[in-house]
This record gives sequence, structure tokens and C-alpha cells, in this order.
Amino acid sequence: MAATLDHVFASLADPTRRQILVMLLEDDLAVTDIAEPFEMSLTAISKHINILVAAGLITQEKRGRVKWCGLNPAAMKDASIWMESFGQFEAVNLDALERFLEAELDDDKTS
Amino acid sequence: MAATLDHVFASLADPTRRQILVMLLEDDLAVTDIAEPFEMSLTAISKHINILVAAGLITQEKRGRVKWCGLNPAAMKDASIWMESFGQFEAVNLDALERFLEAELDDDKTS
DNA sequence: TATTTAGTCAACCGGATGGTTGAGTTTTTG
DNA sequence: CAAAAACTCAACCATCCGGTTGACTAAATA
Repeated sequence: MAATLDHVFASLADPTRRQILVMLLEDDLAVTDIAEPFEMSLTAISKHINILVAAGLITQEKRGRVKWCGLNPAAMKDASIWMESFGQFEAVNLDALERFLEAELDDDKTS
Repeated sequence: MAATLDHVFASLADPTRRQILVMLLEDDLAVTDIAEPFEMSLTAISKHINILVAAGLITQEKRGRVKWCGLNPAAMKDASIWMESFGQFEAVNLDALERFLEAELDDDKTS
């Protein structure tokens, strides 16, 4: 799949999709597992997943009736490099990163 | 301006807007200057610029009848950190980055 | 075999996006 | 003062996006 900058950035612009990616950091998950914490239909989540797959950010493997979803962070590389080319950001502080990710998770839950 | 991840990523999802940001790497520019290389109306470019301003990626200063636009790469920081948290990307290779940016510029010109 | 589970598909809906044109405002310039 | 330059604003348009529901297929299970 040609994961263009357009697709990757557009995928990441939605908080539901970002939360899905964060969930997949821990484990591969089935579509139903991914949908469980969200207050929206399975169909809606399925569409979000398809968008992430099209962007290359998620890979899928069907075993039986279950479609397992796994993270493919490599698909972010070009986009990440693109952004870095603008940054004169200081090196990432790991504590700051942790707090940031927690805040982002809370935001997703309450919005 | 609260530059949320939503706004920053959505801003970057459009090739016209990315090209505008690249143009501003070199110099601050007036709205008309930014619009010149594009085959689209000044109004359309003005809208794109407003979106980038809302995302915090561009700052504006009006002097006389001219609105000068300048890059604010700091607004990318949170988004960049977010992506980095997924990456186990190897350190950025500067040559690769250069080739990548040139290719991106060509893409923008021809699409 | 009958039923549940996992997931997709198709149709629809309201609102956002990306573009247009035409008119209007303000500042500079001749 | 008159005209040009540098924008903005408002209205409109087609398409995309994020969500819904209801019907469907395929695999596991009782």
C-alpha cells in the first residue's frame, strides 16, 4: 500500500484513530476488541480501521472468523521525517512523553 | 491558539498546505507571494493559510496592506513527539532527508 | 443442524472541506 | 483624487467524512 503523506497525516487527524493506534502499542487486537471501549458502532470502528490500513499504519491477518490487527509504525516514518525537517525540537524527554501520552488518552476518553 | 493534534495533523494532510510551509522555510512571505506559484485563486490560498494559522503553524503580522506570514515550527512539536513515541525509527539520515524533501517538492509541483 | 459470533456491505444522513466567483475594504501609488 | 494592489467576506457548489441502520456472509459452537 502506498502510504502517502496525505493518507498518513489524514489518518492521524482523528482522535478515535489515534486512540486505536495507542491501543495496538500493547497488543495485536481483533476488530471487536478494538471497538469495545468506544461508544460507537462496530461498523464505524471498522471504517476507521480500514482507513488506518489504507494508510499502512495497521496490518491485518485473518485467522478463522477473526481479523487480527497489528501496528505498523514504520508507515509513520516519512511523515515523521517530514515534520522533523522543520523542527529544531530538542531531543525527546521521556518523562514528558509519558505525561503527554497519558493526557492524550484522557482527552480521547472524555471527548 | 490551542494547536491541537487534530488541527496540526489535519493541516498537514493537504499537499498545498505542506508546500506553503516548505516555502516559508526560506523566507517570510506575503499572502500574494504564497499564492503566486499555485494554479488556484487567491481566496483559496487565503483559506489554506487561515487553516495553518488556526493550527498555529503560521504566524501573521500585518504591515500596511500586506500580511506577512512566518513559519512557527514549534507548533509541530506535540505532533512530532506523538509520532516519535511509536517510532523505533533509526536516527534521521540527512542525505535521505534532503532527497525526500526534494521529491516532496516535485510531487507538489506536478500534482 | 441451529444459533451465535465476527465482521463486511450498501444505503443513507448531516456537516465539514476545498474550490469557485463577485463584491467590498483598506492602503499605497500615480 | 483616481486607480491599482492586497487582501477579506459571503454565497454557493460538489465532494468527502464520520456516523447510523439493516441486511448479509462466514466461521465457530451448542
